[in-house]
Amino acid sequence: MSHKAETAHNIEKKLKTFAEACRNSGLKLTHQRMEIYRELARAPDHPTVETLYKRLRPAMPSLSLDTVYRTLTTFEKNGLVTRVETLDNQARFEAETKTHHHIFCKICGMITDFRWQNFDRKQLPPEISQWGTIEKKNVLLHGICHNCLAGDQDSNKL
Amino acid sequence: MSHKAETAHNIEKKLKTFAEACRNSGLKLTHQRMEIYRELARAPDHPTVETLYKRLRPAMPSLSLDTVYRTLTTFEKNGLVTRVETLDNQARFEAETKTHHHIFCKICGMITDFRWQNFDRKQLPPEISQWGTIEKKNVLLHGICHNCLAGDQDSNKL
DNA sequence: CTAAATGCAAAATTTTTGCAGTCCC
DNA sequence: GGGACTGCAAAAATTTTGCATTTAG
Repeated sequence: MSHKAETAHNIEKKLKTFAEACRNSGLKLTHQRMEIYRELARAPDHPTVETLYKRLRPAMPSLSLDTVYRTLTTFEKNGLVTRVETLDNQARFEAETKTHHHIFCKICGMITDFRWQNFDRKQLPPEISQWGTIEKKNVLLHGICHNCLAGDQDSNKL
Repeated sequence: MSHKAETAHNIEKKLKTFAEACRNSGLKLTHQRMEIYRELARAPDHPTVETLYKRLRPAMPSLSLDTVYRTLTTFEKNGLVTRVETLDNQARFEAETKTHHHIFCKICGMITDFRWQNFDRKQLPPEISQWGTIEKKNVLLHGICHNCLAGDQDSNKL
């Protein structure tokens, strides 16, 4: 259950991997890309483009919103970040690319990661093979997080 | 694996249930609502608001796009339709509300339903209880459908 | 140096809203 | 008849694009 912020150490490690992946893909390692990736890597939530932009702006006043859009799209195409399927139709991204699953709180809109290896190993129903080839299987849980159950009304969304 | 169109019989049955649910929820049974629901109920795909609108327009030239938006939102609030989490950020809806799962074709963008009762009965990992209460658990599969594997390039998206 | 990436401004898309008229119950 | 619903038009919000300039490799 990973909603604690990444350690600085972990982020630096991710940045290393990221830099290498950029080189391998022929992506130029610009200041903007590094910062956008770093910000996303350390974000414990699944920020929207707008949110990331707002977080980065203070340190990079000349950064433009469309660059964040373009950059994240590029990252996604190269498998560096994942676009999350949210239930409110704003695209959200995360740096994590290892297989994991999501819980969506229908009150505050928060999305939390979790692992479920017992599920990951599970065979799909046989009919699926008729559909085509499967590359990823993910679980999406919906519910109410304990904050909201406790009556917190202070969260961001809805 | 449900991608065949609904039988007329089934649709009429759904409409009955729908009409009753409207009465129970105090929703007025307008012509627009009936037609929007019927169109969605018989759609084998998971149409966008725009798509539904285009399908309905010929028979209802005075229908407006914002009514489709408002109506689907109302339906969703009352549990009559489900908003689907797609990987391209356009909200899509479906009339099916029984628990089921989705397969997303990353080439043509098609979303297919499937059932997996063996999964539905599966216990969640124990840590989840700390997160809060879970109301729904769904699987989202990603892959390439057999049409696209066969080399069809004629589909809509991407 | 050169192709790729960025910033800016403007456009395209998607979704929401205010209000006057219409229609279900 | 009265409140809920719809259509219209306009606004808000989100995402994309063209082009001149900057920058990484």
